Amino acid sequence: MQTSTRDRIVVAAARLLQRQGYVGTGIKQIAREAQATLGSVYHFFPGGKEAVAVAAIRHSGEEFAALLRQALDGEDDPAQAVTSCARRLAGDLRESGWIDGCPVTAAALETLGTDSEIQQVCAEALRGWERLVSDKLLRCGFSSQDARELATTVIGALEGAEVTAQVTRSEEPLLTVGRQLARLVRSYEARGLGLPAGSLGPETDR
Amino acid sequence: MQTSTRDRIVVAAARLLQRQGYVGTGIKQIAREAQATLGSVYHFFPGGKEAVAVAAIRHSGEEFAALLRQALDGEDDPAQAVTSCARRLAGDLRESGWIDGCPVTAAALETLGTDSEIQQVCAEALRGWERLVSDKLLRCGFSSQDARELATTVIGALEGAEVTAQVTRSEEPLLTVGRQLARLVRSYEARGLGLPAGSLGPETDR
DNA sequence: CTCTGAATAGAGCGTTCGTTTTAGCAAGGG
DNA sequence: CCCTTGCTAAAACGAACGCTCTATTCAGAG
Repeated sequence: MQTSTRDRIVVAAARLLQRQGYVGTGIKQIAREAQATLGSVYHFFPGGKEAVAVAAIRHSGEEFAALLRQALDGEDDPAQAVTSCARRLAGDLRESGWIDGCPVTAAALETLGTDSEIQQVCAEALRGWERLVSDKLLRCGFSSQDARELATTVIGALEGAEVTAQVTRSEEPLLTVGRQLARLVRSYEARGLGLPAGSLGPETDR
Repeated sequence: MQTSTRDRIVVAAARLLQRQGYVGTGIKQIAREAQATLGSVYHFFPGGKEAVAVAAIRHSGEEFAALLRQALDGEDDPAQAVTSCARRLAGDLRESGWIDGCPVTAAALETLGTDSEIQQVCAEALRGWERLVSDKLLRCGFSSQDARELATTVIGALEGAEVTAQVTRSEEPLLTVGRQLARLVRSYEARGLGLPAGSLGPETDR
């Protein structure tokens, strides 16, 4: 066996949660999809469905963080880095047939009223992503507060645009928001303080 | 009887869908909450659960549109109008104990894979809200394309910030995004063309 | 009055839910 | 050899699911 049963369960659960949400995904379905049996699932996750979901969301969160980090590091200019994130998200979303959206949103919204551990894991994932954006901006010379506020905005806007893109089955919302976010970032650079040399760049829009 | 049974069903379904999503809300629960019986529900909605959800989401969409319209019309400056929306959303969200979020997001995400009519209604609601913002910007002298792109961004960002605020149980994401969106809108006004007299206003930040 | 159709009320259908329980299997140390 | 340990397999539990069905109530038209 190439991958461990536990890992297969986590990966399958992550994909199913991303597509169908928490209540919409059954334990038996997860087991079937992971080519495992119900006994195995409860063996590795005595905490039941919620424990599986927590592990799966944590996994998805780290996976998305890696994607984000890659897109951010691929561009020197922070504004272009943000549009690059949006383009990447749009492309992946289209490829999946508009169904593989944000891996935490659906599960988070469903478990808000409860005192589940799930929302806590979702909050950690969100904060982690904001941290990635914030660090990138700090490295580009943004002030601590500007970086934090922009990071909240970037992650929030991408999150919302992703939902809009899924519902309308179009890349346009994500691409548009990516452009506008870049403009917002540049509005800080214009009056920026202590920016590294050359960071204002050639102002190419693509 | 003050309100009709049908209306009670729609209102109860709308609130439950907003809080628990589509799969998480049962027909019997809707009937109980609406002080109706299962027979009444199927009498008014022969289409079953999905038909109830469609009517409920449509209702929620119009309700939210009214809130949006009110917040937008309350301010002359479009930038301040946007922050006003964010503040209003943040306040309402806090008052509800962080559970009454966007009325369409949860239901939309859960039914994406299916060919349900629900996602279509959600798309209509989103487009309607964007239209409200876009019209406001047009009235303030923005170009057609700028208004459209900004409207997509504003609605998307508010959507995402609302989710973030719910998950982290804090008004801060919504308020921050509201501020940044205002800045983005002003970045157009600064180089704006053909703005109505006085629309640049006194530049107060609150 | 009778008749009709809208509206209400709820039992019960088959299915699936999350979970528990019991049994079976292969590997390894005594 | 036995016996523990880690893991798999499957049957079964009570509860809840969406939905169908029949029975009942009630208002207004003829």
